Amino acid sequence: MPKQDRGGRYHHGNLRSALIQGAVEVIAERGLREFSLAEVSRRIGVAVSAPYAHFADRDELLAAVAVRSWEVFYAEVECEIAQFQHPANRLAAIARAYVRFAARYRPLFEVLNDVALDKHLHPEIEKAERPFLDAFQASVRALCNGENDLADNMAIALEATALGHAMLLFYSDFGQDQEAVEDAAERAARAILALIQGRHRLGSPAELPDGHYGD
Amino acid sequence: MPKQDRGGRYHHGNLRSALIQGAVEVIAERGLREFSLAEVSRRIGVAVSAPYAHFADRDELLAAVAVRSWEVFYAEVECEIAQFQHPANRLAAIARAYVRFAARYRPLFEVLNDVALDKHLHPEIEKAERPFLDAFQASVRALCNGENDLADNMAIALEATALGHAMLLFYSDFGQDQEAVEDAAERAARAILALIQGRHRLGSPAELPDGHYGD
DNA sequence: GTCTATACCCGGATAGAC
DNA sequence: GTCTATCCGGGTATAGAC
Repeated sequence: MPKQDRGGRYHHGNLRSALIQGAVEVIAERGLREFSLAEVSRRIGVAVSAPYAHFADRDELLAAVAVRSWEVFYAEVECEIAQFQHPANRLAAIARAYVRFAARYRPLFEVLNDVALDKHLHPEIEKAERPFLDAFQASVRALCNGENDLADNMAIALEATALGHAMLLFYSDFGQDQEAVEDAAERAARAILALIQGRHRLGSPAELPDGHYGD
Repeated sequence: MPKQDRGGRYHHGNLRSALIQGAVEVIAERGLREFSLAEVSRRIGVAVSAPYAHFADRDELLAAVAVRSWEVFYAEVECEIAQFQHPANRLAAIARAYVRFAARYRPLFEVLNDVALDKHLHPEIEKAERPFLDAFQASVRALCNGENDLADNMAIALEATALGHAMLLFYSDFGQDQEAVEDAAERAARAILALIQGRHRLGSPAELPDGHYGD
């Protein structure tokens, strides 16, 4: 008996999804950069060559993970923004969902933001990304009635705010601390509203009159 | 003549700094995660075993790079904030310096934010970090006369804003585009001022009255 | 202080058997 | 569809010569 289970060969029948799921786990534990096909294969219990029957190479598996990531993310966002009408509240809700998603599905989040994965070589990813982009831009535009420059500036500032809060959460070692995640999500949401409130500053040169401390 | 230059053995005499410099270059080209001692050695033209005469392992070389990174960063920050008195302008200047530094010295920036590098094992890093932390917190406190909760919330939101703008710059492929860097730095500075202006929102629950679009 | 040589591990990828 | 076997390249780290 060379192998314990079943004493011999084992055909998954659905190795493809097992690979995607396994990839998510490996990335969760070792990070995107240290992810390897070999490790996934080992964990699932198949030969290191088995994945090549389903994916041309490492990147193609990652692209499949990326598509799933966008789907999961958008599902969360959709659920959060449905609770609000006001575009500012919707944008705050998106930021909240963004930070929560980053924390709860960190591996998926990493894949989502992976630059190395060339989207032009994997059009499926761009397609999976679109629903979120549309929802986000709709809210930004609604807030900027027709002022296109402002909308562009705001979109970037808002994105940076959510991304920054997610990264900060990563840089602190929060472990499994659910509370820390919710705190960060709430802080991100409030920062979004603060930014929206002061948004007219986004279009004018940075400096305030210097040399005094009043506002 | 087994080797071309000098026909034989070559003693750097200052391999230590050559290694640090080489590490910076390798990280610049391949990223922090793909950085390896072997590649640095090859590039400098020494044996792969040579670094071990100066650093116990890979992490110890990285720690030395981290110390240099904080020094370079703080020098830039110091120069930028000297131009302003108003704490808001100083904080905007810090954000500007932060984004510029991230873009111009990306490898150093990556090392600065590396979580894997345990600071408790490398106290030199914490020490090199302190001057920046002091300058930053002094400006935040000056802006929040005595309101400590507000100061804490603001510090996090400001940090997230600068970090987010730097990461966004990385995620777009800006190449060597000097203009894109300056744009991002200016956007970050303006976002800081917008955030400061709307800062009282940072302390209260996120939602605005929903269902209408006015402010 | 730096070299050569070596041992060892890990990853990507392919050929050919079953 | 999955296996075994194999090749190749890259990394860390050490021992011992010079």
